[in-house]
Amino acid sequence: MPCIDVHITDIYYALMPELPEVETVCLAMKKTLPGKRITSISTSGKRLREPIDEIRLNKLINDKFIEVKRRAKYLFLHLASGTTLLIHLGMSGNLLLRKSREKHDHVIFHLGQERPLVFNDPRRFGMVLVLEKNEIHTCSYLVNLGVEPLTPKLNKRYLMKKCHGTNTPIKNLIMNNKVIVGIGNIYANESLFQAKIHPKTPARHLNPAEITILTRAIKNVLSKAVKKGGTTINDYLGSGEGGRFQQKLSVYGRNGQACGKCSGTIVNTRMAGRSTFYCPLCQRPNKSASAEK
DNA sequence: CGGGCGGCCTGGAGGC
DNA sequence: TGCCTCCAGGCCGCCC
Repeated sequence: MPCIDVHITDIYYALMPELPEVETVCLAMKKTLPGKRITSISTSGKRLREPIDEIRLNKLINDKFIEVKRRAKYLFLHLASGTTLLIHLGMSGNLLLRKSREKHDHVIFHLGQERPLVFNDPRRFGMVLVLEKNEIHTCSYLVNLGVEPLTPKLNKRYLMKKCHGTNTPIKNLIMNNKVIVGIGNIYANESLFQAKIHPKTPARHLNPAEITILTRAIKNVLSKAVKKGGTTINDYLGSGEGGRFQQKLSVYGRNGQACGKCSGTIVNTRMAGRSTFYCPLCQRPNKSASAEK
């Protein structure tokens, strides 16, 4: 398959963690955090997507991590007291264990003699929230989340229901967190390319066969990326350098370049304020869509 | 009511 | 070389 290999550190704008990278961080934290006790906490004092609640944060001193989970692109660090740290990496965040201090370290959980747990985020689109036990079920960020793409909850029947009767372009629909979680701009583009569906296709124009193919494409693209991410877990646990997964990108960032599947050239357009890449030959507007215009 | 888009933020790239 | 502008993204919230 003539895809290009792009090392994610080579493209600054591809640094943003999508679901596979959050999953990778989650797996790394699952292996290392449980049992560790917070001895002190320091912060940069800078505002993330929400201001850091220092008072709540400081109550976590002497608390102990017991469990790590992921839902959508959120990480849940559960503590023995019943409190949960809710962490979102935004588009440039990282959560890792390292001794050294670096620029853009915003929250540092010191863990006694162990390497501290560091939340680093240059662009500060990330989030560190302290949730009391009962707040998890009412947290506005969590209540309306859609299905996890890598579970059976994302299936043909579900996607058909969501596509029914809406003119929303299919790309916007699959990026909508209330429908499917964890699909950012890169994987939305890549999934639609693999499914040979034009990103602007109104969702209601997709036929059942196309929806089946798209469902498979989303799962395929994401699970491959998770596997790639999984191979570099040790980097996350180690230096904090690198550790970004390698990903084969067929269309994202490749405008003007040759399509790997046909003689077409990848184009770039904008949808809902986002760069949208596709092959105009592989991904033709479907008949019902163009017939209406 | 649903969809589009502004705003939050930094730093890399490209233009002058 | 240095400054200035543009652009990238997730996601909430506002507005039409």
